[in-house]
Amino acid sequence: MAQTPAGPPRKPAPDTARRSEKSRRAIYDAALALVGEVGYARTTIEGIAARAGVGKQTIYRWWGSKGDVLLEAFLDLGDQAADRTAQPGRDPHALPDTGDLAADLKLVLRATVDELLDPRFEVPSRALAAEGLVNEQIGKEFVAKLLEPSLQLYVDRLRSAQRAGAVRPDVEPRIALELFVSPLAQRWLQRTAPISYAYVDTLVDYALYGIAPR
Amino acid sequence: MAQTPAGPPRKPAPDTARRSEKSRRAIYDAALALVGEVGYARTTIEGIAARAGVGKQTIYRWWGSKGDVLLEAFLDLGDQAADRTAQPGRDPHALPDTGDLAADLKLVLRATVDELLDPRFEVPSRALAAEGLVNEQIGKEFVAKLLEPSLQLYVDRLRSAQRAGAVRPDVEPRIALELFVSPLAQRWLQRTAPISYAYVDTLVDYALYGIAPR
Amino acid sequence: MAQTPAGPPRKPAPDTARRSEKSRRAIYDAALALVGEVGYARTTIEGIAARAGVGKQTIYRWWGSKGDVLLEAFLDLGDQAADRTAQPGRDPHALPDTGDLAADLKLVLRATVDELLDPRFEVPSRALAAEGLVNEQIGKEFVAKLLEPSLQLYVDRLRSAQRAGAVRPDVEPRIALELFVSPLAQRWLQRTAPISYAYVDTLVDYALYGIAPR
Amino acid sequence: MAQTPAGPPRKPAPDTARRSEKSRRAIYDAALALVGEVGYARTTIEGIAARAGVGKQTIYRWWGSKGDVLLEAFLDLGDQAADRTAQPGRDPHALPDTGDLAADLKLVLRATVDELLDPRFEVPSRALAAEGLVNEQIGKEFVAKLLEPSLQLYVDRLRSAQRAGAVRPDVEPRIALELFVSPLAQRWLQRTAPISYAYVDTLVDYALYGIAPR
DNA sequence: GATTAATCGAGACGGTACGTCACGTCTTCTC
DNA sequence: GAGAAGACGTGACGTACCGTCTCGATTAATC
Repeated sequence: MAQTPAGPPRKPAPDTARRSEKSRRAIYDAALALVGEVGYARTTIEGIAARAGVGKQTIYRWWGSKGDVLLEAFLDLGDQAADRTAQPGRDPHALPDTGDLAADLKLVLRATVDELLDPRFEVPSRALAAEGLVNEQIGKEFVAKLLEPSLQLYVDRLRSAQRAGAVRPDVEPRIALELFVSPLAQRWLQRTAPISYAYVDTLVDYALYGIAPR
Repeated sequence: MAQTPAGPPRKPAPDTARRSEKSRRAIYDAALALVGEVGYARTTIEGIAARAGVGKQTIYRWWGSKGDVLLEAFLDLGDQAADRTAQPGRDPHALPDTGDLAADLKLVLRATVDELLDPRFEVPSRALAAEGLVNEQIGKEFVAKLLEPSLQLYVDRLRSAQRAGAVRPDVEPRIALELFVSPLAQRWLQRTAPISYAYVDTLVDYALYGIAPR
Repeated sequence: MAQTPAGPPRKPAPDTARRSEKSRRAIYDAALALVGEVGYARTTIEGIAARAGVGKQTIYRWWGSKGDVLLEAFLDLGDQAADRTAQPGRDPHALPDTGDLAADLKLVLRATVDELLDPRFEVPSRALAAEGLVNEQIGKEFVAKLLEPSLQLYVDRLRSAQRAGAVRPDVEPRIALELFVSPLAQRWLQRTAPISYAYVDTLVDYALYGIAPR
Repeated sequence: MAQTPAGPPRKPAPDTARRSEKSRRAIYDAALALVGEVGYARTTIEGIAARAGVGKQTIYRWWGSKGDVLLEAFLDLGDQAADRTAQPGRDPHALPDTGDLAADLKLVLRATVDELLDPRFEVPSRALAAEGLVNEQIGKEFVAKLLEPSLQLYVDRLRSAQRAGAVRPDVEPRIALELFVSPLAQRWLQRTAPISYAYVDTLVDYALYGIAPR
């Protein structure tokens, strides 16, 4: 029979069955609202608890840190949005595949630009990204649950393009996608320069055809 | 005649001429040491002051926040390193220009990989980058004083390559450089994947020649 | 119906029922000990908290100032002493009434001299008295809770003497008592001159019979 | 020849001859003004220096503490007042001696009541008295320079009364005076009860003729 | 009148304590 | 037994003053 590995002495896990769904929702809402209003650094566990009308212990019972709460709250936000836009019989996330790789990429990246500039997403995701830089555990989860799944969609699209002969077969899709995704990410995260439709279009063009003369 | 805008009631700026150089050095050293030892989040102003043998007020007199201190400490660290490696009659920072663009870029990026993996640089620069994401003022200064100057070197090298015909003349160097710099930066910062010599070599190849068949 | 006046925006009063009795005792003990050891001025809230093994906030939650803490600690000390010396069926504080007013007063005042010279009482009560001079709120409470109750005992004894014909009926006891109490208090407080049994005996004699020839 | 006793290693006394009279006056004025405005406790050396337009060191050079400054400022204030009211050929301080002891005492004590209720004197003298309770050195000087000289005048007047047969010859004047002076002082200092002309009149009557039936 | 040395205004410095905020734990009472 | 409430010990915050020290710039006594 499977045995939980001993590990460090751990709290007896609280009984998930008795967990208050209402409190969890209230905590998510309060956390996101506060991060939006005062920023991540000035958001406190006490503040979330007070705003959610919840005891502090209820937060500490189920989450390990402010970052955990916000990460889950953000994931939950994404899930809700996905549920709303879901269309039956179709992967809600998959990239379009019209056969024109450049056009498809530009379309998706332009949508990404819109999303990155939407203030409702900007503050919490920037905050989470920052926390992830410094807190390895949060970072791992952030990348695994939010970033990599999105990048995997590009990998899929690029593989499809390889099958269609639009990308050289020896190209590593996981690396190739970074040519246009990472610059956009860096400009947005680090505010090194503004982002725009024209910018992502240029990125796609450069990435597909290189910058050296043909 | 130019008029200083009134702004909010501000403290009279302290007299820079009477500033204690010894204290400043001790604060830089203490700040960098603490960030290296316990991380940015657990580094406190009180800790820096105690370690530096300095009153807290001396820190608050000259810097506005923990991030400010660390940013200046880090800039100072870079300046010192530059002074040490400086060679007369030669810009200490300029990229090599042997005529072979791919080789030059790979050389520099491999050196960057080494630096990014050096723990003495990793913790403080990651911490600063994180702070910059969330604190716009720190972010602006971080980009302006640390990031952009480095990127400018790539711009210069790419322009030289354009003159030599190794890069298409219609390519924007400021964007093109992101094709290989941003992916490396993101992998390192967000730990999305490991970095290596082979990886940066691949990035340069993809960026120069594109991923579409020629 | 009585209405609490609005007043300035006040903290919601903490819940007295959940107050830690252990902390309160520890704070009293620490405060009195520190005042005795280093004096009132060098006694700090931080010092009291540290000595009591208590958070500063626990002090600020229940008291408004160093003076408040010490006043209550001193009152508590008095209460404890009273409880210890209490005899059933007898007011523990009442002055003796043997019929000989002069003798009774001298007896009590000699005991007061002993107490005033006892270093355990001297430092904190002198400190409180000083604080009361300058801080009206502390002063009011000091007088109301410590001084007046003691003086009232003299009033009672003098009234009894008036009934017995040992004091003129038109004499105001509340003023008359000051003839021997205030001089002693001033000598002790302001160190204008030493105090002794002989001194208080003289005061009683002068006060009872006047200084003019009979 | 007199030799300065070695004592603890002392600062070389600053040269009094070169002392700036203007600064001294400004410091006195600032100290008294601040004590009047914000009270003794909230009066700071830095505040006095700033208000006086003087360097902090100038205060520390000539005085040892806030209490010292205020004591001297107050003494100086008294000296100035005395100079103004001085009449040639007459001790400006001596008590009146009309032959009627009771009347003379009442007259002087009524004037004292007026002074004690004058807010210009009340705040600083109360502050000094409080400081003197707790700081023995200040207390000693306060008593020696301010209190005792005044009390001595009563001693003189009582001795004169003894010679005139208005006071019993075996009465100690230094004690007797406390019968009416100390009660007034205590009521004022400790705010135990209001003071008035009627009150001091009563004190004098009680003190002269006692409270026992004649 | 020039020289020189101490005092002066100013304020940076290493410190201590302030009073506040939030942490994460614990306890009590309610549903 | 989970949850709301909140007191607790802890520790950092940013501020106010402490008393010392170091700067030129007066300024008063000496040359």
